[in-house]
Amino acid sequence: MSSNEQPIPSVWARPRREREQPALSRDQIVAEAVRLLDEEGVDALSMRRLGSRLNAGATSLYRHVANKDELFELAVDEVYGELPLPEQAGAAGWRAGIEQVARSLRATILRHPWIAAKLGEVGLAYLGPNMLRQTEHLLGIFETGGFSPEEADQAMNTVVAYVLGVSTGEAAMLSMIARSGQTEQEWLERLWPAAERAVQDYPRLRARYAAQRGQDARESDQDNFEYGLQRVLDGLQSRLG
Amino acid sequence: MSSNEQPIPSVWARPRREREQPALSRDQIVAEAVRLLDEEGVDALSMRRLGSRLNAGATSLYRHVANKDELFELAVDEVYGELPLPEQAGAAGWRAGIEQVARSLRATILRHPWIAAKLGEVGLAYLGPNMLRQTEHLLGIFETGGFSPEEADQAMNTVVAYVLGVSTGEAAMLSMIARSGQTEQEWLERLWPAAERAVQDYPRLRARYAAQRGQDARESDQDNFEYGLQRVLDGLQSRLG
DNA sequence: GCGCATTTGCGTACGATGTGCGCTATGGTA
DNA sequence: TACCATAGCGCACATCGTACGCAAATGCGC
Repeated sequence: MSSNEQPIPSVWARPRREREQPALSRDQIVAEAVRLLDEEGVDALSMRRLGSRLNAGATSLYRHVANKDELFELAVDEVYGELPLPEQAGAAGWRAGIEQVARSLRATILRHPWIAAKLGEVGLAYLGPNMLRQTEHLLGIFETGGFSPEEADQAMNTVVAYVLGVSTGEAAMLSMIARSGQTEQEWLERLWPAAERAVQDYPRLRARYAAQRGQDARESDQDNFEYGLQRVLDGLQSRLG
Repeated sequence: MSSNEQPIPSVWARPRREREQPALSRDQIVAEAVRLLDEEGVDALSMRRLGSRLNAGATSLYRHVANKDELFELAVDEVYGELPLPEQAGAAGWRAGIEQVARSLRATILRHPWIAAKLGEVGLAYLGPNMLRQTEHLLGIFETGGFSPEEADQAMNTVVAYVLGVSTGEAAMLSMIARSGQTEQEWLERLWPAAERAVQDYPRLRARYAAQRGQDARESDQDNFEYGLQRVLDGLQSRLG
């Protein structure tokens, strides 16, 4: 009985896991994290779950990412990378350019609702390259539109704050619905009675809820967004006249 | 050796914890939660820690609060309760009234920075009484200012989105500084070199950072907030003809 | 081709977390 | 006095982030 013939604790029985996958890379980890977050929400992202989606152990990820917070920073910037950089419009077109950026920023947040919560935790302290690129570009649009560098900065902050504020509210709603596992219709219908009861003592809120009953929520969100965006841009435009 | 003289496992050694404190109440729990959150940030709130601050076990809290999320809902509404309800201004004064609400909303968020993260998670789905009261009041200001009920709703959403957007960014920064255990000065000085390196390839961002160097951050945050607020209100005012 | 140094993956383990369950004591009511 | 609803709590469980150290794999200088 040489050790070669021992079937159990032998070289041949040893795991022999060669690296089939071309290993693990930071980009791959971040991309999979974004996918997981989109599919299952922010609470579903644990290092173990992410690891097993990549056929890897949980702690393997730490070779490429310092910790979970850093992973989120990277994921946020990855999403920022989806934003198109609209071509620099001429002086007449600053407003159209900003509108376009505002709309695609909102759309991106709604496509990845978890990002709202993360931006709420970290704000603008992220220094990710995609975010910086986008910021630089926005400043450029305002400056070529006629704003001084200082005011371009303030104008940009105003628009971005507005868009993030609106989109955060919408995204939070989407996240809650997704977490509930129901359709948007079901969820709204389950919440509605409680909401109506809660606003009973407030005439204006009652009227508001009554008016919204049966309306398509997504459509009126969109309308509200556009209304506010136009007001913000009106206010900025009047500074140029 | 009668069992009376046994000092260890006897009736007298038994804990004998009478209820000195008038027990535990939901209000008390929420108030202490807000205090803990203010002092130590959102990560420091665990049911065990909150319990021990109230001389109670962790699971005792569950008699008064369904779960941790509900506790946060209550805490958020508790903070909303701090907002003053400004007296309803006349038709000429809608703008001043909104300004006042906007400023106190921002101030409240900065006093309780953790609330920004929570609002980012839940948005406007909170139906807390204080939040409802405040919303009703805001709608009233816009309506008496001359906005139709529908447009008052949109106008309010716009202002609130802007204020939340700005304040969320500021609050996130404050939370990060607090978590780092450093003073704001120290923290900024530690971050600055990395930031300057990151923006090197972007001329406008580089100029912006250069201009901000040495400025008082809180003061320029305040200026930015006021700038944007005035633009938003300008845009709304122009709708009144 | 070979030997060594560095990098990568992972098994194990630790402390902390949210919370379900069932026991016990308390205080009010009949 | 007997009873019962309720508040508080100890215990337990599953899950989490992540520190540590070993083993395989890879890259590098010869």
